[in-house]
Amino acid sequence: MNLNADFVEKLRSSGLRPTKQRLKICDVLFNSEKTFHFTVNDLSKIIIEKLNEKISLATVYNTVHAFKKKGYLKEISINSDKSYFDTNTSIHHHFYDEDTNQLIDCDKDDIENVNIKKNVTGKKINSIEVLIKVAKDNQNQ
Amino acid sequence: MNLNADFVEKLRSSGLRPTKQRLKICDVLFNSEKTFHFTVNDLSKIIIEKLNEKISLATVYNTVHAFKKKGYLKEISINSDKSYFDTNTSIHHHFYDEDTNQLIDCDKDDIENVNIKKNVTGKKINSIEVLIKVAKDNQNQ
DNA sequence: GTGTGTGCAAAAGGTTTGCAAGAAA
DNA sequence: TTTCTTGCAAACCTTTTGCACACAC
Repeated sequence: MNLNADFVEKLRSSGLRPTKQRLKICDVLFNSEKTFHFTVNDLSKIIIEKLNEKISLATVYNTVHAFKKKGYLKEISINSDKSYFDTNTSIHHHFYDEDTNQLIDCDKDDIENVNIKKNVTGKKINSIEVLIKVAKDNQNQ
Repeated sequence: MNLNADFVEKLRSSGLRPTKQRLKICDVLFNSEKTFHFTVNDLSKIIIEKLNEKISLATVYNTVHAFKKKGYLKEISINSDKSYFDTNTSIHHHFYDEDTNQLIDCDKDDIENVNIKKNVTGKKINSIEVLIKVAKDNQNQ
């Protein structure tokens, strides 16, 4: 459980002013015992439920993008109209349940290391993401 | 180079009526010597350029989705607001150049087989997608 | 003829932007 | 007091929908 002062420090150290809104978003995102996945809209609703208070959507977008840039959040690629974010920023992969639209973390042991043998010339690999889409057996894609 | 008659057959065999619009879209998608990536909007523009004729966006969306359902196209997951499609429907993976927003096919030899050891219980794996994001070395993500 | 497909415009949903007011440094 | 941040509404872009008309069978 992090204290407010920890978040103030965290934000300040990355050049972000510790505003009321950002601290509240930190509380929701980083004071959970488990990591989790969310869309910006989800996050906005969680804030309303948990803190009984609304933060403007634009501000939530700003903050989420700022946190992503600072490496506090990861964005996950899914065939979809919306962006998912992950509070687990370690290297890991995902199952995506197409029946329920649920995103599930892969354990380290679920998947072998992905081995890239040849990269695009002159470029650095920023990330390697594996997405495994699953569905009920009787489903036509 | 496929003939129009081939496409008529292809469509008919999968239960799609060979309409004028669908045949034109087949021509653009499947008469290229190389496979390629596109968004629906790209495709619409290519049709205008190549055939000097506009097909309604709604029809292009319908057709692309129908072709995807029949397995003639693959959809690719990228962190983005838009959907990319691929005329290469074989199992393969992608590099995504974050500098240019370009999507590049991995060769079979660029990447080792991804080995999933444990799946979500009761579900079937529909697809495994690997996306490798690359950028210039001096770029901050 | 019957059912399917097309095209248009409008609607929807997620995300971004401009700008004035407010808070942090 | 200067700079960054917030919040609102409007704008934007991609995608979907409803419906009348046209086409394939």
